[in-house]
Amino acid sequence: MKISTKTQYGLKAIIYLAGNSKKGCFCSIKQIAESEGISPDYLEKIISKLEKAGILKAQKGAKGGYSLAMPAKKIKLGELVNVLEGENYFVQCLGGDKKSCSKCKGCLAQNFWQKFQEKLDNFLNSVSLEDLIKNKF
Amino acid sequence: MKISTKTQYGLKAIIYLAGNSKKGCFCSIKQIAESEGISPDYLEKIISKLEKAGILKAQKGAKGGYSLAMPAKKIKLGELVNVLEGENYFVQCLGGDKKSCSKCKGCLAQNFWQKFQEKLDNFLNSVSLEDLIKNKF
DNA sequence: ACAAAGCCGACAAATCTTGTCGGCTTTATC
DNA sequence: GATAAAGCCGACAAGATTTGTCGGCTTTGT
Repeated sequence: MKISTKTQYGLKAIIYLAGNSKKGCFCSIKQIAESEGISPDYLEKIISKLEKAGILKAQKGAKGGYSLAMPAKKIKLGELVNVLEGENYFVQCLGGDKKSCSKCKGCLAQNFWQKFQEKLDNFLNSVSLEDLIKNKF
Repeated sequence: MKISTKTQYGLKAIIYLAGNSKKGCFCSIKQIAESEGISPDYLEKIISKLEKAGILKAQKGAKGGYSLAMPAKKIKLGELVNVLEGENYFVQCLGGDKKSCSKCKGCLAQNFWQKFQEKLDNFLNSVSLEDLIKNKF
């Protein structure tokens, strides 16, 4: 139960983009990776996911790179976490994915984790990238 | 970023104990493991941690086993998670454990994860084992 | 044409979680 | 006191996941 570096890197990347890709300007992977001290090859995979999810916008070819796909105000951190950690990132029934665990349906423990996940989601979806940058959370 | 099975097993175990070890009676690892479908050897390690942390009480020898070390009302779920996932279970600076990351001090991302952790802790520490059993959370 | 940069899939290394095992100690009971 | 049930403990192994690397392809501005 830790924040994966994937998600931490992803957050650092969008913070960087929020600050550096103004006015239709794009930042390259290399640039972000160097600034944040991340392996460029790995960062590419992370950023690629964010682009497919519609959070970032890509510009191919020379002078290309990435920028936010929308104003920082509209990017909720919950989205970022969902994309990088997976939809049901926190709670997962012990019975496995395919076979729904009959024992767990309505069991006390599972109910609790479910509630826990909700609390998490609520918080993450209440904070936008802009809020984060302005330290308003 | 998932609840580890370790923690899930731990929770199931203390729920079981809350229901089955009344009146100075102890439940053996074997008993709990069978009831919850957990590997006894693995469960032992988990429960042992909880005992060392003072959440459970052990009775050695024949007819021995475990019981809650205090009333369910006094056991906060935050404790359980802290013990099984580790103190700083959520936020961990990218710079590594030993060398404190100077880059990260006061960085936006880190501040945010810190706040996130606080929210988590607040919730987990607001729910007791008793609350959980009575579905009051 | 060229070079910069994104795109993509395969693979490799490292780490962490999960689980197993064997042997020891403690204690209730006969 | 012998026995068996049960906790205690450390080492190790298997499996899963995360993290990272690489090579080659495509796209596009100059």
